[in-house]
Parts: sequence; structure tokens; C-alpha cells
Amino acid sequence: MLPITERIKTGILSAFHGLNIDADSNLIHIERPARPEHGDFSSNICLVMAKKVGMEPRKLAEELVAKINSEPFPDLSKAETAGPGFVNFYLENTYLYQTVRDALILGESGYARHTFGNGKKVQLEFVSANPTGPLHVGNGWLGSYGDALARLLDRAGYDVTREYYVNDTGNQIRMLGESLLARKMAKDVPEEGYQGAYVAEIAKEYLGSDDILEAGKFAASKILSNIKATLERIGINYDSWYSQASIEETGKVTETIAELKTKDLIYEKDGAVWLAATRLGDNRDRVLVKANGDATYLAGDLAYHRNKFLERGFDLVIDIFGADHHGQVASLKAGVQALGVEPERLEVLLGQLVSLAGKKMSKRSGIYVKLDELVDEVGPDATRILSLLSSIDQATTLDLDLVTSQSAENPVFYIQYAHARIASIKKMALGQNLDIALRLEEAQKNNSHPSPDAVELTAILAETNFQILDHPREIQLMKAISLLPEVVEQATVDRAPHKVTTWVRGLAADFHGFYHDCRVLGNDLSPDITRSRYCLVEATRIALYIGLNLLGVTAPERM
RNA sequence: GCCCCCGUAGCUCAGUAGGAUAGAGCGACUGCCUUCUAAGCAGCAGGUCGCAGGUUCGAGUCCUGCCGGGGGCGCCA
Repeated sequence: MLPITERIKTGILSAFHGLNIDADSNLIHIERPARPEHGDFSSNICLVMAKKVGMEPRKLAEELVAKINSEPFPDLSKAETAGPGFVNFYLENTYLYQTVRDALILGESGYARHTFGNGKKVQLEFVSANPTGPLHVGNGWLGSYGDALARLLDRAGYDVTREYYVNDTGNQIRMLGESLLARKMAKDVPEEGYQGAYVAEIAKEYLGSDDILEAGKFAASKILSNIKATLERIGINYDSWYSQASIEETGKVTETIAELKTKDLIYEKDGAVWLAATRLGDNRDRVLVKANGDATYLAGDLAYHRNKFLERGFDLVIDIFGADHHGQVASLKAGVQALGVEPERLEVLLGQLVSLAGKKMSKRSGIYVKLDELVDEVGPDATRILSLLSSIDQATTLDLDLVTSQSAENPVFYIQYAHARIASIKKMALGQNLDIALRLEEAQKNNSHPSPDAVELTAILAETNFQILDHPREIQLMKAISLLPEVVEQATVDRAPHKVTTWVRGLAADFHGFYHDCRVLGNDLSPDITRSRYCLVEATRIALYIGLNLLGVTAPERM
């Protein structure tokens, strides 16, 4: 059966059809009213259509409602007009029972999974911090964001590749090498060099020559492996680590510039080679080759993006940068377009910066909090959720002391606690050899996505009397579960994983309320109520697990 | 000067494609553990949605201007 919102849409469309009114289904927006007296769902379609049809919205709504009520679609209780011309829909709870069945049959892997990604190859590049020092919390913020977005895209049916662009060449590596050698020889680290103690630590292990580049590459690779370890601590695993040096060494930069030359977008001035970026929407032209013959960062970045699009064939590339890289977006887009790539295939998402008690975080100034420190203090799950609470358009001011002292109040525990409580019910039910628990467990084991053998599950659920679930807590919980597929879709297209966080907090709240008021196990309860509540609880667990997993947070069995 | 993001409760933030009486958490105060985990539940208090116009049947949401905060506009990366 179609999702309920689709059924409502279809119901509206066919009612309009019955009234001989031509309605565009794209205009029909189904929403969930904030107030229960406005029904389970509502639509403003008559307010939108009134002018076009030449009728008072209220009048139009009345005719539409009469039509809908005369031929109700499945699960509809009644439609009503309200306010200036809203159509409110009141549904039978049966649509919620279907949600519980869906969640149980489709399971963790299948529920709230979408196919609109159509297997498109999408690459997400994120963090990509220079391997010249440890990651700071700002990197962690965008790391959690990028990884959560990758998980969402994957669930939406995209073919996702996570990539880290390793900036292992250029001045900074020389500077790193100089800093390392200075430490090695117990001399002063150059003014512009890397002063951090970690360089001294690496220097102890360095047995190579006095060559600056060799020393720099050694240090960079050491630092990179630390970066990798830090990211793994918070559940971020890349599919690929792409070396900038490899692009230069294989001559891809010169190749890219040559290609741009054939498009007549290159000129020379003041001894440098320029890209006529202005002609492609940038606010100034950009240098690709400096007067001294070195390629600029942009030249390398264009070669890299040429590789992403034209050599590796990604359909969509999403670059996630900190807002401090805003200045390079227009030139990158211009360059990519110059290479013949449709502009909509490159999406650059900017995350506003994380600052520290009002101060800017930077490796150079030495004012920053290491991501590892934060993870040490509050743990991986709390670290991840902290950055996924709000939109990346929101700049964050981090107060480490406050975060640490309040770590027990981190919202992640509230959510995880709900999962742990469910696990506890489940464990007890299995311990008591509760029939429904045992049978569900067994049937789920044999029910694997994407080719579910749902026969047994369907049979179990058919024997379950869901009609008995009508407590307000139960209703609210089922509504929350039913929302997940839409939340996943919306969070994906909006590139907004924090919407999953908002939802999962709500689900946890609804579960805690249910848990408080509705017991699942106990001798004083009828087998019917235990059975149907157990199914509801299990559906909740599945939805919670999916939400937590999308955020990259663990779903503990006990706390 | 130009470009991007933000301004919602004391604090940190949600607020769907413009919808009906703006929501959470933390903090303050008050109740609730003989029963599946009290890391929980319930109640109470807290708001001219930065300001001023505009569009609309309807604006926290869209447009314009201003104020305030953050970031950017290199032959740095």
C-alpha cells in the first residue's frame, strides 16, 4: 500500500478530478498540523488553488471535502474544512498499525530506505585537513557532518564514496620538514614553522637525511596516520585518501591547464598564467601558474576535480569546506565549469566555523582544542551528536569546560537510554520465553534486506491485534515512527543531518513517555496487550537504531 | 566597497515548500521509584522571533533597507 501521505494526495487529486477541476499534484502539500484538533494531516491546497479556479477558498474546500467524504480512501475517517480553507484529514489508527508492520518487516536495513538516489555515483570530500598537525574540534564538526550526510545519501540510494584529500605537497610540507629538522638538531623552529610539541615527538623517530622534503613527508605521513586514528575513534572511515602530490607527480596539473588553454580561457599577464574566471561568474580572474613557475593551489584543485569528474566519473561531487574557504568556491566552480562539467554536479557546502570562547581556532595561533581531547572528555558518541544538533549554517562557540561538565546531560544519552530500555525489555521477554519475542527474533533472523523473506514476519503480525493500541502514548509513538521515512528524505535532500537528530530526540521522548505509562510485560496484562506492545517496542527499537546509525552513534544494549 | 552565514525563552538551539494559538534541552521551582533501567515521567515559569518597511487571505519563514555578530574577497594553502 502507498504511504499515507501519497494516499491523501491521490485522494485529493481524484476528488478534484470528480469536480472537473484540473489540479497539479506538485502543488499538493500534505502537512501534519501542530494541533490535534486540526486532524492528523492537513492540506492548504484550496487556499493555493482558489484564485486559479475563481472560487472562494472556503467554498472550494467544502466541495472538495464533500467529494472526498463521499468516496473515502483507505484509512480515512473523515475530511473537514477549517479556518480560511484548510482541508483537515482525520484518519483511522489503522494507518499507524501499518507503520509498525512496515518497520518490523523491513527492519533496520530496509525501513526508511529510499531509492531516489538511483545509484548515482556521489563523492563526498570532507575534513581534508592538512597533515601538519592534529585535528581540532572544528575538523570533527565537519567530519561528523560529512559522514552523517554520507550515511543519509547511502540510505537514499546513492553510491557513496567518502574521500579525504591529502595536502601532502607544497610549502607547508617544506615548512613541516624544516620544523622537524630543527627539532632533530635541537635548534629553534623557524618563525613560520610548526611549533607544536608533536613535531618534536616525530623528530625522535626520524632517521632519514637532512633533506627538507624527505623530512616533511615523513612528518606528514606520521601526522596523517594519527588523523586517521582520530577519525576512526568517532566512527569516520574513508573509502579513499587521495594524495595531492600524486596529482602533481603524474603531470595532471599541466594537463589540466593545457586543456583549459584549448577552451580559450587562459591568458598570460605579469609573467603568470591566468584563468579568465570572471567570464564564468567569479569576481576576479585567478592565477594558475605563478611567475616563478609553480602551480597555485587552485590549479591543483582543478586538476583534482577534473580527476573526480572526468577520470573517475562521479555524477555528483559534494565538497564540504569550512566557511573560511568561502573565497575559493567561485573560482573552483568557474574552473570546473570551464572543464566542461555541468555546474550542478559540483556542490560546495560550507560549514560555519567553530570558535573557542570567542577566539578563532587555528593551528598557527595555537588556540585550538584537539578533537582527541574532546573525545577523551565526553566520548565518541557525545562528540558526534554535539556537532549534529544544529545546522551547519549555525556557527558554534565551544566552551570545553561547559561541555565537559555537562557531558552527562548530553542529549545523546537520553536517546541511547531509550534504546537501552528497549533492549532490557527484550532481554527480559526472551528470558521469560515470551512467545512473541521468540518468534519475532527467529523471523527477523531469516529476514534479510534487500530480498526479504517476510512470510513468517507477516504471519506473526497478522495474528497480532494492533487495534488494542490506542493509548495516547502509543499513538504518539507510532506517529513518530511513521515520520522516519520522510525525515530521512528531507534530511538527505536538504543536506541536513541535524533533522535526524531532532527527530530521534523526539522519538526517544515519545518512547520514554510510553515506557512510563504503558507496561509491556507483567502478569496483570492481557497476552494481547503484551503482544501488540512488544511489537510496537520492537518497531521503536528499529527506528531508533536507524536514526542513531545515520548519525554515527552507537545504540547500546545497556547503560 | 562587494560576497556568504547567523540574530527565536536567562543559556544552547529546533521550527518542514509561507499556514491555524512559536517548540525542545540546559538552568530555576514543584511533584512521581513495591512492578520491564529515575541517564526517566509530569507540572510550573520564561517570547514585541534584532529593527523598519513591503509582498500575501496568512510572514519566525519570502523581498528591500538598516543594526549587531562570524567568515571571506592573495602569484598562501
